[in-house]
Amino acid sequence: MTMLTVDVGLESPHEYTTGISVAEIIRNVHGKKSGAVAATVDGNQVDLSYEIHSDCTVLPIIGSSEEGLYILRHSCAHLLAQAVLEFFPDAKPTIGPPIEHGFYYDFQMPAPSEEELRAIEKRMKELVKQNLKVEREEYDIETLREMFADNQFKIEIMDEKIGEGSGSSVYRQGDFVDLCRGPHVPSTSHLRWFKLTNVSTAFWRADSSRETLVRIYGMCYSSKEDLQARETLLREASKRDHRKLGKDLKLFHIDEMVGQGLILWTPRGTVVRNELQQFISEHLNRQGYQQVYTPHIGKLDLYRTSGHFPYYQDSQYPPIIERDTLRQLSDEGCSCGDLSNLMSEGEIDGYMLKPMNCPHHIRIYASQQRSYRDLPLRLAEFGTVYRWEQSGEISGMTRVRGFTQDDAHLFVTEDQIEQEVLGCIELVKVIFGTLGMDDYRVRVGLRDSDSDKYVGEPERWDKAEQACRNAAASLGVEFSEEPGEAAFYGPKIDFVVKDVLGREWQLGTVQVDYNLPERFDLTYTGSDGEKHRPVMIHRAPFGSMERFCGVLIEHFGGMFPTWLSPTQVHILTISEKHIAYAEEINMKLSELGIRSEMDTGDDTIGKKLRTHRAMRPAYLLILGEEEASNSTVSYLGPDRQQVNGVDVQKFIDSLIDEIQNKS
RNA sequence: GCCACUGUAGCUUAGUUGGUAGAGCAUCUGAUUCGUAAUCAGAAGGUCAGGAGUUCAAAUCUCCUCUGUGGCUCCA
Repeated sequence: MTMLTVDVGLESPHEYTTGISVAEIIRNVHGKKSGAVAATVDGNQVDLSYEIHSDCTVLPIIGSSEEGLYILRHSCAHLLAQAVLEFFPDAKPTIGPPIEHGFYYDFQMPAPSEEELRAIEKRMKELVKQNLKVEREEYDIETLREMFADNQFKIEIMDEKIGEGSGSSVYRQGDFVDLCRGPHVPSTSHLRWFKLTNVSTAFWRADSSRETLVRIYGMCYSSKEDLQARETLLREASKRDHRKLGKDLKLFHIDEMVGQGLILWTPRGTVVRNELQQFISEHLNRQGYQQVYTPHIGKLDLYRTSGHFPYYQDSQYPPIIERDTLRQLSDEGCSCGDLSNLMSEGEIDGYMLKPMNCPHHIRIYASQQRSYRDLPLRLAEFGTVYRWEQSGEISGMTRVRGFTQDDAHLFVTEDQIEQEVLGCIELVKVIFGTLGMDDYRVRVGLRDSDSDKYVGEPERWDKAEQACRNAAASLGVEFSEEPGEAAFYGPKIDFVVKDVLGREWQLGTVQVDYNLPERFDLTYTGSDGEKHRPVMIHRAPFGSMERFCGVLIEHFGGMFPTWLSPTQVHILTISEKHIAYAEEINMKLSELGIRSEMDTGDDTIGKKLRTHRAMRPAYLLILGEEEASNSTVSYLGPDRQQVNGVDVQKFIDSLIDEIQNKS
């Protein structure tokens, strides 16, 4: 019997007889309760049943590790398919991969109802209790074709992924068999902590012209605690849903009659937006930006020059045509198709709702001669743009058809790119910091060296990419480089922020652009007296006010910090004897620019507290006999702890302090 | 845009196999003037998302449109 030398990750290797399974090795090294769900042999993932026949390195994959969770979730997808097939024998399983937090499996089948979903879940739990062995079997392709002959999806996968003459593996648990590379957990008892979450649809191969499939999603973890933590988080997230809070707290309204994806900012929401815009403006001024206003529409020709029309025609509102032109075209019997062609070819002109602010800003740049002394020229605008998002995409404030970018365009020399990109990131850092969103990262989007879709010379790209890298690095912000993620016209930086629940939100970007200055033939006079081409930087660090406010609502769960709070103080009176005192305080607060509101109605104080708490003001003042006779206030602060008998002036001073410090 | 589901008063919702809409909160009017998460009583409020159809009869069945939700796809 041959002995093998196996590196088990300890100081000295172990010796085993050939043919030993990795499960036995792991049990030998790490004990019975190793928590292993699979293993790696020389870095390759294998099942625990895998047998060793030569010297190698064997390391366990623990269920709670990232790799281990991936395997648990993958196995859980199989378990789902097994249960589904028991209820729906005609269902055709297609693919079932692990995903973040869980897994899904796509089937060709009728959509299961909520009750059926719960029944499937229950059955999965039973299958776990049965502790079915999950076994790997290998077959040649002909045999596999026979085994899955009744499932055209599996056949299609085989045709594509498995070469003629070769084979692949299947995994069997009970009477369920699935084509799969593995590895998988050794038995179903490892799959205890899962839950089916929702049913949706997807297309086979993500191709809308192919079959529609039913996708069942589930979450899966290695421990009860992790599963429960995830469930708690999801519950908390749904409580914070900005669509619900936006309605409850009267922050914004979306009206069927106005249109899909169009936000109506109600007075309370407008306060939040204005405070934010004002805050951002202060920083813009500090950083040498100049603010501008530009109209919501512009001539088609402007967007022909910029390239937005007709390239992005499908994701824009259709153009606006002048009345006389329309009349004339109509007299000539022009069809819609003709009209569209005429517009694309530039035969007729019209106006477009702006999908971007840059063309307008570029024309401001071009409105006068520029010299190197003018650069960097930084034009900022809270500019509202309109884009025709697909109807199925539109959601709350985060995916809309009309939105206001905290936009700016910087016209710079090539040497200024790095410093200006740095300035953009600095601004983001300050504002995220103020809002308590300290956890964020940036993605540096670089070009894909194999592609030729990019405009501009490679040397300039190298320089700009390095500038973005340096800027990100010099701020000590966590960043990742992502080749292939650049826009065709230049490298970019995306901001991804984590909210209090740890959810990531992609907000704004900073993008270097060589293309538009070229298209608009922008120039500046250098110190050498020659004409040079400026470089543009687009930046909208928060993306849009709509999206950003939506994220903030969820981040704060509707409980805004005092400076942002739509109403900062709600004054509640105990009885009508204290109305005069309440009015006096309300007046004082209003004069100081503090947003306060009174409830002098005849509800009991308990009822008033209940009502006003629901609106999440920063402070709830309670004014009665005690307070009126001593010139004090009692309040529930942002932490909802009660403080009694505070001198009015002291209260006001600390409130103003808090607002000014944005603390 | 595609697929599935969904839509009843401002909000949350009840409404059996088709028989002609009921409640709570909010609103308004009275009464009550009260110290910490719902004071009492009364009134008003609905072309049951919109349209067409089937039927003696439609919130309920069929079709179309619109909105919303979950996904897919897309995102300058």
